[in-house]
Amino acid sequence: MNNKAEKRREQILRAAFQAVSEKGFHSVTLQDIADYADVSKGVTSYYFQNKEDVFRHLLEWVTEKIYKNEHAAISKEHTAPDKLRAYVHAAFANPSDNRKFYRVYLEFLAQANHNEQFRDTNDRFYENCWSIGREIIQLGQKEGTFANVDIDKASYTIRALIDGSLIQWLMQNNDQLHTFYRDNCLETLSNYLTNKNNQNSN
Amino acid sequence: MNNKAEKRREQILRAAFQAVSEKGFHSVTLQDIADYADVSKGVTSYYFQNKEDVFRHLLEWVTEKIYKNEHAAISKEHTAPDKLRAYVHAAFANPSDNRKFYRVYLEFLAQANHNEQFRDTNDRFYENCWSIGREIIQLGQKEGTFANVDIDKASYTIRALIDGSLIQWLMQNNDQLHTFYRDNCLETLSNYLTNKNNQNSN
Amino acid sequence: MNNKAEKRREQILRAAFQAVSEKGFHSVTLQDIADYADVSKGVTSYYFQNKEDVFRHLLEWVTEKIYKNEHAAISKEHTAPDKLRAYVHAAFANPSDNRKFYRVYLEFLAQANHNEQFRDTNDRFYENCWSIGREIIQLGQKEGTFANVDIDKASYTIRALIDGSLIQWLMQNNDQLHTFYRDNCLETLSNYLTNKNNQNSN
Amino acid sequence: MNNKAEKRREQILRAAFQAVSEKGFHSVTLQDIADYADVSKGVTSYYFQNKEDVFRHLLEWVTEKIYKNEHAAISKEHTAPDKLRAYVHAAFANPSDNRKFYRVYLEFLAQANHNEQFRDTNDRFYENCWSIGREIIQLGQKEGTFANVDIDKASYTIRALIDGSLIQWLMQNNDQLHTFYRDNCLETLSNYLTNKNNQNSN
DNA sequence: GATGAATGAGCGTTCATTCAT
DNA sequence: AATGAATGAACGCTCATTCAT
Repeated sequence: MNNKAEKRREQILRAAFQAVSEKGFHSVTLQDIADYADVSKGVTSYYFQNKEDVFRHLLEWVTEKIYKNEHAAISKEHTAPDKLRAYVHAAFANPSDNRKFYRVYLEFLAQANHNEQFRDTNDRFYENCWSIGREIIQLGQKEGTFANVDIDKASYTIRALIDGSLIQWLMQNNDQLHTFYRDNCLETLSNYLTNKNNQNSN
Repeated sequence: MNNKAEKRREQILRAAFQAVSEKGFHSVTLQDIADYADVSKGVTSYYFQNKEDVFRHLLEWVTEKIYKNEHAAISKEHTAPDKLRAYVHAAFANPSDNRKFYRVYLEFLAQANHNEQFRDTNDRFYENCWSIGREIIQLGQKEGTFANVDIDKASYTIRALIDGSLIQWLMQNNDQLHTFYRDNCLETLSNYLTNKNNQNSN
Repeated sequence: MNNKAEKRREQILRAAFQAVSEKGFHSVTLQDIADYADVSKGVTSYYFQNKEDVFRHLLEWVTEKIYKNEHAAISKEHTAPDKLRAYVHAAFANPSDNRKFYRVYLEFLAQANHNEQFRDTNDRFYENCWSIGREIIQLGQKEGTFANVDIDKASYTIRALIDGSLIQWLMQNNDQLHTFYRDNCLETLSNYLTNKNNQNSN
Repeated sequence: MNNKAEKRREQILRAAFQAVSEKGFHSVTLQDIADYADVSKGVTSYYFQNKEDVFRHLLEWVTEKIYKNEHAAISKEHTAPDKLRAYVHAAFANPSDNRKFYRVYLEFLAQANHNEQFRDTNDRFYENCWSIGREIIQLGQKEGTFANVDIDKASYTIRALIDGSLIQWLMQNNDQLHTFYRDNCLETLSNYLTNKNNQNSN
């Protein structure tokens, strides 16, 4: 039955996610994934064309999950500043999840330079992230709470700072800094977007 | 002579840098490095303990080079805004160099999660980057051109935005966007640091 | 099934035995073992941790086989002189088997000096050999056919002469001498143990 | 000058002997030998055709040394029993020397099965050893102190027991047993050769 | 004579992939 | 649908050998 197969595939993707997060993209063997998924070695090859196919689906699966979560978070709020806060707080979910995701995500970003499919998937993820940014900024400009920044530029900037901050945080290997980076990120973005006199001069 | 050996080692590191940039960290074989360096297979093993030792030295070599270049760039300027511009322009040197460096750097960041030595080296690189930021901000605050932001926070933020922007740029695979990202990064940081009313509220 | 795996392991050990006997311990490659076993190169690594693990098991397997064979031989006899004859004849089975075994055994003895596990296995083999000697001598002394030699000493001596003789025979590379060495060994041991006046003077 | 070259060659053989004794025949690299000899890597290749050539000369050199020493020892004595004692005591020189020699010798014996030149050299060594035995026995029979054993047989037996005993001793890795094995060897040979009633019945 | 940098053949080991069951 | 035994390609590493200096 299709549903069962889908469950198996997700079971394997979860295992692969865990495995890559703990052991690293290139150390992970199909045997590792099988072990984490508590299935036999052949199963992964049965449900995916090959190892790369697993990773391709893993990247899609994990970025989709991240996007949906972030999108859901801003949907619950109604003002632009609240949405911004919700976005940043969703992106900085918690040390454990962030570590797991960014460890894996960094490996994929690195691979994306040599793998078009990864790059395509990341492009879609970026588009999704930017669309969240745009949505927030447009609302803010309608509300008058956000400055008249270029919407595209700003949405790029938002994601760049989020990713840049979380990568820097990850490298510190210090969970205590998580709140600091989150709050600093939010504060910087708030200042950046807030309507003072800092109109974009372009 | 020691000097000759040192040259050989650098020759190999250059080759490894090129190889990793083009083929990716884990695809690179010792044979690849030898080919890029135009030497025989055994040479790399002769000058480095093993493959990991090559990469360890490569990361040190390349981050040191980046830091020195950026530090030299700000040293030529005398006002904080000029230094900031020089820093960002040095970091966004040109598409070709940025692509090469960030491709390799991303791979190391990904590996750093599973390799303490890489993490240590990156920690030193971060410290160096932050020190550049601090130097600029301190000067700006003395001059009165920069706002009274928390210096540490701001120096983290500067690097986070630079790295975040360049990684995002890299993923677009579109050299045309390089200037855009550079200018946007500089503008955002300028706004962030410039003394308007956006005093740090902490 | 476990039994099938056990068969494979023994198949590989037989192949390794043959390979070491013909090519020598250090010339033997995993490919050689695979060729002798008529399996692919990966199989040996599949059933054993590594090459050394193969040899470790090979030494255990082959010394155990030799001991069991010799022990079975003396068990069939009922008087000490008959047992002694049976022991020596079992040890000097035939040129072909002796050549194969001592070629391999010599390599292991040589390696044992640098490999504790080999030494341990050989220690167990020695204990087993000596126990055969002790059993024969004790019976002989009970029967009154064997002199009052020190049992431990004599059991060491018996094995030393058997090994010393077979090594010397092996080095001659002349099968014709096999019977001569066997008979001389038995005769010398008989004289040594037989109850004349040569009581141990210690 | 020829003499200087000869010295260099012996220096290398000594180093090789030490290296093989400590590290084992197959672990020893030309670099090891160079290190032990305190010369540079190229020297060994300069004075010997190749690695095997070193070992070939090493075996000759070391067996010759052993033979000469044993022959000198018996030459100092005048009665057969004294010569026998001298022979055994020379063969069982001391734990340290015996360990060094037999470690190396065992490796050569093992290799001899796959290397005709080693076998030839060992044949000469055996001939020399047997000639010592024959000399002693002939004298003993002339004196009437030794029984009428077959001289060839007995000389083989003597060396077989000496080698068998020392190999067994070596494997125990216990210097304390050295005297025991030596005395037991001598006693057994004495009993074997001494003129009681144990005339050889062949 | 002596050095040691450079070469490249060869081997152990890993592991994705296949396929008989 | 699932297993895991078997295969063999590929790579890191070692080291004997060569040779320019």
